[in-house]
Amino acid sequence: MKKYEAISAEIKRRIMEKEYSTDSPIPDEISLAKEFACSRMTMKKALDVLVMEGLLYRKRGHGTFIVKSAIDNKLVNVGTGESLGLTNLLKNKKIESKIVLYEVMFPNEEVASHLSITTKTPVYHIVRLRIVDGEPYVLEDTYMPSDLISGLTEEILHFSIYQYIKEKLGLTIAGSHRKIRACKSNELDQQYLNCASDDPILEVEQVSYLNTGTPFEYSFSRHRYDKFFFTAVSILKP
Amino acid sequence: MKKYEAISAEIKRRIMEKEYSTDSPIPDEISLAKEFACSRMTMKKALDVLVMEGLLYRKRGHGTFIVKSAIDNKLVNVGTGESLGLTNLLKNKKIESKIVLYEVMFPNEEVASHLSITTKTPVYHIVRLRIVDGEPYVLEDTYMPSDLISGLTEEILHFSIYQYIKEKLGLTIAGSHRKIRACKSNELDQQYLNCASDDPILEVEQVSYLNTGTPFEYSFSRHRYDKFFFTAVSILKP
DNA sequence: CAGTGGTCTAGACCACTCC
DNA sequence: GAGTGGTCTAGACCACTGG
Repeated sequence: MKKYEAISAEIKRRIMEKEYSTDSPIPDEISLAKEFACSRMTMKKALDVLVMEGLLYRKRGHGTFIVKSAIDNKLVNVGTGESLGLTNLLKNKKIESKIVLYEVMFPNEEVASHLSITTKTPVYHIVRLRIVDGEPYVLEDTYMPSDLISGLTEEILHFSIYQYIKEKLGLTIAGSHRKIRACKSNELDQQYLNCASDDPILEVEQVSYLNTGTPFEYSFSRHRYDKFFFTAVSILKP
Repeated sequence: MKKYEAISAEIKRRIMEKEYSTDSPIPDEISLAKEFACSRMTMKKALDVLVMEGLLYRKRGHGTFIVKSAIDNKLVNVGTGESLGLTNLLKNKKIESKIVLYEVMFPNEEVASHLSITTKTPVYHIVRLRIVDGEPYVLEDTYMPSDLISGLTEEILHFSIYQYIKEKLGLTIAGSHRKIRACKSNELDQQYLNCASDDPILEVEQVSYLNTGTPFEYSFSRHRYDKFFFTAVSILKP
């Protein structure tokens, strides 16, 4: 365990257990560094983690304060650090996948540009219905370069593509860029998500990339509006 | 200008102007530190900024790489660092506000808990329709403790509450926690946003807090589905 | 092995706030 | 002036990668 992570976890525990008052600042960085026997830079890095999570806020010249709304609403640890993929997000649920479409094709201009490839590079085109605890949840429309994500089988599609990429292909997923919007449901949504024609859809458009910077996935996840919301933490610069 | 910000901006410029190849790593941290006449820690901090924006990715033992999908799709600088408030987001547009409701009331349990106050603390309850370039855009339902955000007038509501908080009250807005979801439109939405009964709504539920950690706003922003999408960058830890 | 990024140190000075 | 966080330094050692 890295030192700053251990310290960060301990401070977080103290905040959650209300061992620090929310009306006055927590101890200053130098005192905390002394207590945890580390340098001030390391202490700062430990606190940075909690600032990023929206749990702490610093006031220059004053001190470091607890964000009251965070502790009350337990909203921490969402946003930029979370894992990708339903399989990771819902570890305790039973997830099934129904394969609606599975083909290899040449991408159109739009798909190609998001994947940083040409329209001559073949891609997998996969449409999967993800079913959580027996209920239809999200319809995923995914494009992946077939030379990059090689060896896909229906068996993998029934489980987790991300896990295959990480564990079998040995690739490292670095992050993603997303757009979240509301839209009307189309016939495909209604058919597979079992929703009414006036039920809205929460759509997440996403480009995911590997730790080489290469995009490996361009996808549209269409969620039932009653099964999903997206959370985010914004930290403004002073 | 802080040194690391200046360096960060210069590196970003080089990436955008394609002065670095996307197929090989950018120069290593030590070389860059030498070039910019700074310590390696400062160089690292400058690169951290771009990693956070999803523009760069580091591979330990290999080097630092450009995220291809970021440069292609110009998706940078969205996510956790953006300013709050429509007035900031759409600086070049003409924004009008129609006040639908403006009252002082005692909050219910839910509102009170999100604002970390009791149900005995009076709050402003404001419903505003925001109109951008003549088109209805978003219906905002906002609660703010009236003792904290004092002296609100209809004139301010017609312009920007956030600007008033920052410039007139001298308070500093630190950040916010958000939930984004799709929902069906209700009669109020249809009336003010001029949308059809089967038009979906993109709702952003938000708790914003000051740099003291005190929540000052609990709000629901109901956006026309064809006028708004939310963007986010996820950076996963290795 | 050399080269990369990741962590950590022990200090320094600066910017800001309050008294 | 005293106390806070913000930046920056010049190193050190570690973890991981490739040849």
